[in-house]
Amino acid sequence: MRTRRQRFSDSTKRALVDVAERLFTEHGYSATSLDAIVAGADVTKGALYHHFSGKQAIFEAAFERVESRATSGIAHATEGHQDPWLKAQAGLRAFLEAVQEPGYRQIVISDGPSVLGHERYREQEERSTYAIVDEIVRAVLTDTEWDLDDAMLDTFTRIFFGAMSAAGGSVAVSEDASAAALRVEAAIGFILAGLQRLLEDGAEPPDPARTARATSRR
Amino acid sequence: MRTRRQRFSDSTKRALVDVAERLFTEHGYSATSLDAIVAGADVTKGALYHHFSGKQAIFEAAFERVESRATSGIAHATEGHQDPWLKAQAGLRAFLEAVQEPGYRQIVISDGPSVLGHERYREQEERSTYAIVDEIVRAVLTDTEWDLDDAMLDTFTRIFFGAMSAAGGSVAVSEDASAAALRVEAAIGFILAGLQRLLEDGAEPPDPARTARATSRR
DNA sequence: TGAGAGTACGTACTGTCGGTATGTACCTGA
DNA sequence: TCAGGTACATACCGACAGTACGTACTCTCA
Repeated sequence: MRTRRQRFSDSTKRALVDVAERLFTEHGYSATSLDAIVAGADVTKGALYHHFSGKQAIFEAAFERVESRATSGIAHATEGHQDPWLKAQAGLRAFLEAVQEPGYRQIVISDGPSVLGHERYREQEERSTYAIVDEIVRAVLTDTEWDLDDAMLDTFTRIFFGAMSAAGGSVAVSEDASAAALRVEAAIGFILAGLQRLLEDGAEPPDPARTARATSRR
Repeated sequence: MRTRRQRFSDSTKRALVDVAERLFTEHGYSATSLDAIVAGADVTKGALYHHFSGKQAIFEAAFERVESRATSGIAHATEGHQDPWLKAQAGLRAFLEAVQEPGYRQIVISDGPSVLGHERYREQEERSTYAIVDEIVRAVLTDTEWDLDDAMLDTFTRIFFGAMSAAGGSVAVSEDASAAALRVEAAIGFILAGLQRLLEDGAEPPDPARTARATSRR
């Protein structure tokens, strides 16, 4: 069991991340000073540097919190679906919801890549929202006779993840968010329908080697 | 005609943007100091602040240069194609090339959104690479009987642009870039083939209203 | 043609902010 | 009960974006 002292320490740390998340969301990373964070949490820089190694570290803590909220929201929406295509639809809808949250937009999408650096950013995403998209994409594509390899599945996940992120961004800035979300659902649903049609028709699976040959033949 | 004095002034400005682009590319926005830029260009801060309103402004100048290089590269690759589907393929290939350039990755993709802010970032993109993608997507989709409205076409452009950006990013970080690029081409080509198939089969066009009804019926 | 105005910088300084060094009260376990 | 560690607070430093002001040079126009 946690001692009294640890509980106080935990609450200090939580207060710091609370304030940090709020200020990073409202003003962005660079426009948020550590002085403002510690003032908001009613502590001093000593406390902050006791719990975190620096500004980037407390940003990452806020980042993880925002991400995990988004992830659990999407995961909750997709669970219980048997049919992978329905699961994909539910996941897409939840993703579009999550990506509209101000904290997600500012901290994860806008500041995330530049503050954490590409590498760390990707690590973080790969075990949260990206992982869910990956799971859904694999569920949809391995349920076929195409027998795609891992690299090809990864490529599809990247493409869909990027498409959904961009779509989510456009939804977030549009005047009528719900109408925009419906358009996105319709468009992606349409793309999925095309894939389904190819599947039903017994089309050849996507093959990089063939693309290469087609190219070199020019 | 430009006077001797203006020519000197222009060369100073160009030197500043040259150095800024290089340093921003190598070390990122925040790790690049104005002192380093002016030292590299062999001038002082007075000169920099004479030509630019501040750090963000000189970043934007570098940003525009990198973007316009990428844009002209893609535009050059797509011109001359009659068939919109072939044009799309050529554009995709050029896009995957452009997005691998270090300057584009660091300045446009990584630092761009957070430094310029979402709004300005989108303005910038909308009149460069995004515009080309938009043109291609419209060429492909308006060449059909689906008769999609503007908002729907925009949605498709956003989705494809996001997909291609993400795909480009994954190509850039992969160990075997050319193999990864081929996979991306195969995957997106496959998605396009699905759309083509739907078109040939005379499928119903994507319709947000129908998506809404399908949702509310649950 | 020369004097005033504006341009294209250079120099010196300031405020802010991330980070550090050091001190201190308190708790915990032996 | 006391030594050591924890959880902070305080005071300070260096880096850096931005500013104020000075200056040399150039172009224009009377």
